[in-house]
Amino acid sequence: MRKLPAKLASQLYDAAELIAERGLDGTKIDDIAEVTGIPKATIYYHLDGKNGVLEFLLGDLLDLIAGAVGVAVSGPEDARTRLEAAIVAQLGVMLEHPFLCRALVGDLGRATRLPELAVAIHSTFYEPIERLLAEGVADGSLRRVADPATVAMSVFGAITIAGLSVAVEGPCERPVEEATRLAAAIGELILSGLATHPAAPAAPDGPDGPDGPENG
Amino acid sequence: MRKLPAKLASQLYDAAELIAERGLDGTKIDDIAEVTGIPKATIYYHLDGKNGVLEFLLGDLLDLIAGAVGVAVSGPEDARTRLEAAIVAQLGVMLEHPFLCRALVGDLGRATRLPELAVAIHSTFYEPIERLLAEGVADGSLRRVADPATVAMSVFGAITIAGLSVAVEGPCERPVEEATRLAAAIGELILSGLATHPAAPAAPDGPDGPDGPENG
DNA sequence: TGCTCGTTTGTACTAGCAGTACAACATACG
DNA sequence: CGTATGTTGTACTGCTAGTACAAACGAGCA
Repeated sequence: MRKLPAKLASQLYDAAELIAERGLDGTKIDDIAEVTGIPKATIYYHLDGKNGVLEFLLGDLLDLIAGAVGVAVSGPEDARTRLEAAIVAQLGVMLEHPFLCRALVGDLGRATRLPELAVAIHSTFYEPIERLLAEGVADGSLRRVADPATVAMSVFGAITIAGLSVAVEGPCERPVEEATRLAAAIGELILSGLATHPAAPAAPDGPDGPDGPENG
Repeated sequence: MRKLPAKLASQLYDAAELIAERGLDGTKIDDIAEVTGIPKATIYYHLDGKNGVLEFLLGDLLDLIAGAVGVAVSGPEDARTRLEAAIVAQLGVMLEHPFLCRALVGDLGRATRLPELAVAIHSTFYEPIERLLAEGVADGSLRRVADPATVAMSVFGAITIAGLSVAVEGPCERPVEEATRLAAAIGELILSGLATHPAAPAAPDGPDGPDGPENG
């Protein structure tokens, strides 16, 4: 996709709310033209139809999230602290762009069917978490888990669904504070878990014997 | 419209793969008619168009999940154990119906815009978890968290996204075993968390002080 | 047999929208 | 001025969801 002039880009954002509300199918190209003020012919001149509009909008959201998360992830702190920062970062961007988020959920199927976006979604959401998990094991701030890929996916899900569900409810006035609040709850869950007793990793109720793994 | 003859219902399932693959928009009514063997006129006689097909299919999936989770949740064990069982149950059904799951993700926006389905999604996925969390606090098997609603949403996200992402990858041969494997990883995450040190809820290493974070 | 009613189906049609074609117009830059 | 690049209105095509409707089917019944 070519480089869209900045002015058009900013106008296009006005379509996000429409798409969020009705879905891409429920949104006519003529409606998009009307709310954005960009004539239909101009839209088609720059973008590849309706899908192009969605691709542009979501690509931008993904860039934003990837940027914020990237900063959070690459700090000097230990992996656990950076994981917490990444959660705040992702939620912060999501809550600042509720309409884009809603559009993303609403047309997730289509998004994953747009090859570029599918890759972007993966590298934006999933990869940083997976990397952090590995680094946390290395620096000792996170536990080693049996199935890191599944855990990374679940962590991604925990963050994203929580953010999405808040975004879907509508825009909030103080996205940063709300994101911090959400992140605290999610961080608590992900880091400390829900069980009252310490997880019993070396308890003699399993067949693997009382020796247990070398859990620090 | 929910009273579809059994034969037609079973034929309709053949449309799930198509819809999963291409999305509902990418699927023509004539295609559905062809793969299911149900003539277009008959589809329209019973169902309310394309949305009706999706509604029927997803409603069924949701019923299945709700049933399995309901059984798991209402056992005699403590809440923590039932939570683990619920995870297995939900993932089990999801992995047994990968096409329906893919259709659900793909047309999530439309699904949430179909009123009956939106309610069903909420009561199928979210409510049982929220209830379990409260019961766990009551019976002492789960920790009390500061923000139960957000935590419930995140737990829901952790389970669902993991299941969905596996389902999206395609059908697997041993859904039950795969579900058990996934559930183990997710249960470990949700119950025990990722941190190496015990979570330090009252430890003075945080900037928020030891006053106690419950009052917001 | 012939009648009735709900269901099933083929076929032809309508309406609406995505996307295209293209010519006219604007703007920038030399 | 002239050329290039972008912008826009308008008219058009093609496709598909959904509708209309008549014909056919089949079970229950007298």
